[in-house]
Amino acid sequence: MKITPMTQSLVLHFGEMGSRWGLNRTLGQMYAVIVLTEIPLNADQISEALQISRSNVSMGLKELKSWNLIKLQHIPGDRKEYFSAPSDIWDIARTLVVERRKRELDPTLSTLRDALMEQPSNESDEYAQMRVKQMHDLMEMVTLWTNEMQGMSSEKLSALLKLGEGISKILDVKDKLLLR
Amino acid sequence: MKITPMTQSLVLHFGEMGSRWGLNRTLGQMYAVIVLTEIPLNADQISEALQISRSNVSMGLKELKSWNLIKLQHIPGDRKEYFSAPSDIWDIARTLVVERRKRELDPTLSTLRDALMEQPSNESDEYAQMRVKQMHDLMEMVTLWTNEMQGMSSEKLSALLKLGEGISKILDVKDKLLLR
DNA sequence: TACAATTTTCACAAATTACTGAAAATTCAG
DNA sequence: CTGAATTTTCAGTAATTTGTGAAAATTGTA
Repeated sequence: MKITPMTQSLVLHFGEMGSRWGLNRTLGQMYAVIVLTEIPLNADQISEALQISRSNVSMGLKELKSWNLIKLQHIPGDRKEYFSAPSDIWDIARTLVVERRKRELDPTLSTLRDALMEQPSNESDEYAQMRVKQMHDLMEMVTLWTNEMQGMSSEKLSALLKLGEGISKILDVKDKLLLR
Repeated sequence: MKITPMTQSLVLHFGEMGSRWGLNRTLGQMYAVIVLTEIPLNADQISEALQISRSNVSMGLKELKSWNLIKLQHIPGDRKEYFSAPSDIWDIARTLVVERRKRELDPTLSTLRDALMEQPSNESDEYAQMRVKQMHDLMEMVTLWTNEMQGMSSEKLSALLKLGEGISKILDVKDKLLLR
């Protein structure tokens, strides 16, 4: 499969960005080509489009599967496996946020909890524990939010994000509001 | 400077996590020790606490400065530079979000804009452009939010995050609300 | 200004991570 | 059940990233 110059440059960019996203260059490129292509792709097509080895594609797909970012499909009369990205971009965003939280926050939250269980041995431990408590509480709130997000429809999510500047205003009157 | 076992284990954990955060192991460890220690630290103390070379500390501090995560201070009668983290954890969180956006979203936003300016050469480009438009719009909304966040006081930010599950409820009645 | 203290830079070395081809494992049509 | 098609695994290598010590640059005080 050959890709157009436009896709090509987007793929390269997402490759660069991939590394800033806990993924890596190849994973970024692979996902870009999958997202930007309307029809589902098989591993050979991805391998050809990005000029990387078939085995590298296999490993990349495995990783993308573990992120829940791709959907596997079969095409009648073809034994190959075909992959595509969710058609709803909000779906992708939601998944990305939830999966990143799993990888970036959850393990830390658990370590912070452990540290809070310990008996501080001196004042410097006491200070550390105080900071740990603050981090813990903050991260727990973020976790609540991402959970909330997980159950939200794309429409609702979009509406929430569109609030943008409005969010401050809403906060100011939220108490009135929540009294129902 | 020696560190207690509790700090030690937290430092190690943040080291592990550092790599999942666009930072790296050493940067994560360095920031952990700075955040968890009440008094400002100088480079030699960090070097000793983490058992890494003085030059590595220097490079790490440079990076932490570029993230706006540390404050430089001078102690009277001492020529060394001392560093500490903001005392307000919300400050740190806000900075982290804003800086990550700069690194993870802004460059992509600009590439997406470029792609949207181009003339699609065929239907597959048209499809790609449609997806690019969706991504662009979404990322722009996220940018709006982080900008909003930047200007929010810690109290307000905390109140917003505490909403947690309430956010859905609020959305449902927001129209009523915004009429004032 | 001179110079000792301190920080930064940088070329190289060490460590880690990513990629490949070949071989093994799996899948499924006949 | 067989075997060709397809996918996955994995050991070795390549590429990238990170860490070090020595030297250069900067800073501030006497």
